[in-house]
Amino acid sequence: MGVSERKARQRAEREGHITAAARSIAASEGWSAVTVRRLAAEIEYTQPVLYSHFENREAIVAAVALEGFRELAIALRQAAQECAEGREAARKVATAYLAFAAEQPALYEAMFTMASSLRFAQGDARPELQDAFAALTAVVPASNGDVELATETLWAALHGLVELERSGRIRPSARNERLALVVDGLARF
Amino acid sequence: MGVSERKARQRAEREGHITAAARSIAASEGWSAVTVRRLAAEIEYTQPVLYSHFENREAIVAAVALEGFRELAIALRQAAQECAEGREAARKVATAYLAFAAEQPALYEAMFTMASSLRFAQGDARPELQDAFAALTAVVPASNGDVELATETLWAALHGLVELERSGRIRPSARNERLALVVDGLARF
DNA sequence: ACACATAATCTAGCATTGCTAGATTTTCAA
DNA sequence: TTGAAAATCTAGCAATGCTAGATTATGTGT
Repeated sequence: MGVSERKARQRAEREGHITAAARSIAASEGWSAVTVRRLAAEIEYTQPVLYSHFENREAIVAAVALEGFRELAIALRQAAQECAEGREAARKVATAYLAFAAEQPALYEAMFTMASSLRFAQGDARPELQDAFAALTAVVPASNGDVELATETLWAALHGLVELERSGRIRPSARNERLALVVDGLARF
Repeated sequence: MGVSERKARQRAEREGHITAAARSIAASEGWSAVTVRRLAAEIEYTQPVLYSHFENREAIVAAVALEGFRELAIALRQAAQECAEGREAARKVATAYLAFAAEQPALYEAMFTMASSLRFAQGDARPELQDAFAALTAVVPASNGDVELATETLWAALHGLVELERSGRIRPSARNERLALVVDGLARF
């Protein structure tokens, strides 16, 4: 009776195709081009099939966002490991954060602007989000009081830099200087 | 020949009704409830009339966003004047910034998340945006190097705090502590 | 007061979207 | 082979942004 296993595997595979297609279209043409019809055509099934995988369009975006959080956590951890020393590690991680957002703007948009159902201050926190948060915590020194507080603040500053630069409201040329200010000001040792 | 003046005045008045209706509906039901049909019904005209005022729906959002920037600038200036001393002034202004966003979330959303055509790093900067930026610059001390750089960074940090709190990703209860960290870290004297 | 050109407004509709009820086909076990 | 259940499709609804072309109102010149 390996039939149901095969079916489950095929279903999971198809679900992967859906999110991959969504991500790919969003990356090249923006999220407004990611329509349910377009996704259906991409995976060569009809629309109702998508709704057997996801409750609605936003759930597809949220699935992509979760992928993004997993990858962000990995990228931050990698950056942190490159260099053990405190402040330099913080700088590397912050740089990696900005690079992640800059290299995959549509993905970052899904994570922070579109997936409005993904919160994690409350109890219904998704592990992916907590994990990415933990990756940031790692470079915030415990020396200076509340670590969670410092992490939240650093995250907010980095996110603000990403958003204002993406919307063209701060000078892209000054990115590194701003980053230095943030790291020196908020990740002090 | 005061006829054309009267017509222009009535047109301007009607345009004000449109943005006011958009703002009001957005505040109470969210921007997704702000449809062109709904706005047309609200001002008791048909849809094409709206398109004689604004190029498209986004232009209506942008008009509301500009109102928001004007009001933000006023609110920040007011907060700065309450207290002349350096660091305390910065704290007041930062608090005012967060309060503005918290009290009018839909307006803030229009300003930063929706009005994608409103940028001001480039040359096509709208004066309203520059003015709000200037209100923030006022509390950043010129002592420590590049003032524009410091202002951009402070703005980004405040914006990040707003966004992450609005999306439920940082604890609302720790707002004041985070704000203190940002002010102490980025608006140093 | 009246005719007429122009400006203002409306009617009606298109194409697209997210989503779904119900028909139809496929699958697999008895 | 058959028949129930699972998987998939067809076809359509209601809502949206936007617009062409018909219609009405307005102000001017006679």
